[in-house]
Amino acid sequence: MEGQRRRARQADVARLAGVSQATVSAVVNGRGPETGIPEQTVQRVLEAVRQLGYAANPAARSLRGKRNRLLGVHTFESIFPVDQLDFYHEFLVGIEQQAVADGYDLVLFASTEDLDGRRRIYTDGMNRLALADGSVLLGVEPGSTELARLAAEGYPFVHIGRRTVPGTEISWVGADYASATREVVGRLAALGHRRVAYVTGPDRMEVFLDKEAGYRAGCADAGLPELMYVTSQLDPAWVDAAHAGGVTAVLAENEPLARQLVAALAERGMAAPADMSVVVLVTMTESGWSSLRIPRNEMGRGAVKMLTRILAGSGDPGDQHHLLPCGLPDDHMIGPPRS
Amino acid sequence: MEGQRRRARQADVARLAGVSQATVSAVVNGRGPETGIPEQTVQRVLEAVRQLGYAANPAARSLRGKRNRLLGVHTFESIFPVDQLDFYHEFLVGIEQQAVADGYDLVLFASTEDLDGRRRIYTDGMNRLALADGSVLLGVEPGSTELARLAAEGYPFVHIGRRTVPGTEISWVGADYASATREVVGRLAALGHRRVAYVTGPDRMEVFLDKEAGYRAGCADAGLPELMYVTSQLDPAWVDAAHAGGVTAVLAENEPLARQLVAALAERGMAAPADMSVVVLVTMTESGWSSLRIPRNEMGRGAVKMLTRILAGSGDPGDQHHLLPCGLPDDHMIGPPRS
DNA sequence: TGATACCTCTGATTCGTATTAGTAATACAT
DNA sequence: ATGTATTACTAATACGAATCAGAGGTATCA
Repeated sequence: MEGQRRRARQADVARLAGVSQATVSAVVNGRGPETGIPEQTVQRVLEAVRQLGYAANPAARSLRGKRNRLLGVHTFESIFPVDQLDFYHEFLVGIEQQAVADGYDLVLFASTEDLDGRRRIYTDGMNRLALADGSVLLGVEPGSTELARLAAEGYPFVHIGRRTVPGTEISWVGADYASATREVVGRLAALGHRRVAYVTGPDRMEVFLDKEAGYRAGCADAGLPELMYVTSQLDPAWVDAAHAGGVTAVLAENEPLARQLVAALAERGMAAPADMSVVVLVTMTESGWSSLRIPRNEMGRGAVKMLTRILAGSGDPGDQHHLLPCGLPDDHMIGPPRS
Repeated sequence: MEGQRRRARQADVARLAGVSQATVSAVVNGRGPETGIPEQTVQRVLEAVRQLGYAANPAARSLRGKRNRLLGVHTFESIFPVDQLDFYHEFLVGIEQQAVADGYDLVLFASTEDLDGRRRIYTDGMNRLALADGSVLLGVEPGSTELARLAAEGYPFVHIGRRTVPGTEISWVGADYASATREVVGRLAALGHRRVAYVTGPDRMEVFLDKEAGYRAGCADAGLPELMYVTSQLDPAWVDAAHAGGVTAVLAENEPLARQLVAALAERGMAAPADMSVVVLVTMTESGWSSLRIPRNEMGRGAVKMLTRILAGSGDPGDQHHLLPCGLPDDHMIGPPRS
């Protein structure tokens, strides 16, 4: 009926309550007592607020340098993917839980997507993230200039996943792939495996390096040789070669590689874990494989916790790191080596 | 290293380039040609922008623009549920897609959760939603006073799922359960079923009424008797009774009911669809059942589209409705009646 | 009585950007 | 010489909220 009524602002509330805009500001920010505004006036103002449905304009507040109790979530791809490989969901569960606990609302940055479906932090030379008090960054992103710039600006953010950018301090929450991988190698060694291969794709990023380091450490612990293969092509020929080389267990960096491996084994009439133990380091769904459990929920929660701590001003903004333990794999596809 | 260098603003750029702030604004917004600023000056300004790492302040920009390009998403429970019955996910996919398309960011209201895990729109009599330009409301919610108040305030919102509140105009996007249910009854009748039962739980809300109406219409179309059961207890005794009454097909309102039914059938040595066709009207996952396909993605998209249209000022804010067709069930658990 | 303190507010200013109205300088036409 | 157009800008203002420096008024004290 009333149609396009403008959003109420403090001036409207002030008029209705018969006070000045400054008084309204004091009241709605709870500085009533402190500023010596009597209870009666406070109530009058709040009543006007209620009648008009007033809520502070976040843009105006942050322009003035105030907090909005908004945390940003920036992903470098769509948050809610169309396919079922729902990489982000578990992280978001954790993020949401902690945001609820800390009384923050979340801003999902969707407006910054360009035509290729990639999302940038800076679009048209403007940092839309600044609307939120701070942000959680999430996803695999190749370029680091945006991160460096964001850090240089002093914008508070926490990256999910270990991330280093030379010359820049970046806060992150990561999963301790290194220790977990190391332990997995140890477990395989304890089962009697003497040759454990590690297969990874051609991409090189922090997380991959961690696992690689863990693998090397595990081999060193158990006195095993390092057998590292960088490939994206695990065919039956590879299986033959591995078999000939005495390999009885394989750590596969990701699920596609593991799937290729299992297919290749099948083609040679072999199966896991009877003929070959197979451990996947990163899976989307954690079903059916012996895989590390990435503590996604805890990482999401931890990132928000770290961010709110940064916002509260305790701790240096750009130099906090938190490594969470990975769960170790189930035994589906792990067994002792074939004699 | 450089420490707390303040973010550059247009005034800084202007000083460096030897022009006025207004000129900088024109240049960075690409209104250079149109405003008749010569190429040389444009380049000088852009060079200064580069040197200072200037990025527009979104707060100031949206303050000026009176809209902040934020759409709210309010759910009456946690958005990302811990269990895998992820009711909201598909809706959110659609919401996000359309938000991307329309250049909006999303605010997930998480701060308003009370101790029982319920989320209210109004806390302390204040409307937190008002920080977004408009909101999409999502979820099953019993109370309608909050909705009525929101509508009365003239706040722009769209409800996902048909919703009526007496004396209030509410915009919504819904699924056409009525037509789909009617068609399902028709299909069963065409297969030869003469007695199709409809089983629903004790809750009564708009969506349930729709399906009920569809069922009645379908029965009327085919000249079948209406056999409606309101219960939350589908035990073997019920199966016996139904069987004795000649029922050969059952529409179950929800998945738990359907699961009970199948279990009860099994206990009597029967199976679907051989002994009884079973159609579920609302499922969470749509797997394994013959169920209606709720067009969740389309509903999410449609809601955002409707909302942005409302915000653009075309169309009455509070009186838009959009009914989307449901997909009809697969044949997993539908068959001809046992002779 | 005058000074001082307190109470309850208000006016004016600020944040950074977009826009409108307008200015100064030159060119050209009459 | 005067008027009009064009070019290339700038000054001023508005957006909404927060904050600082008071302004009036009353109460208290010396």
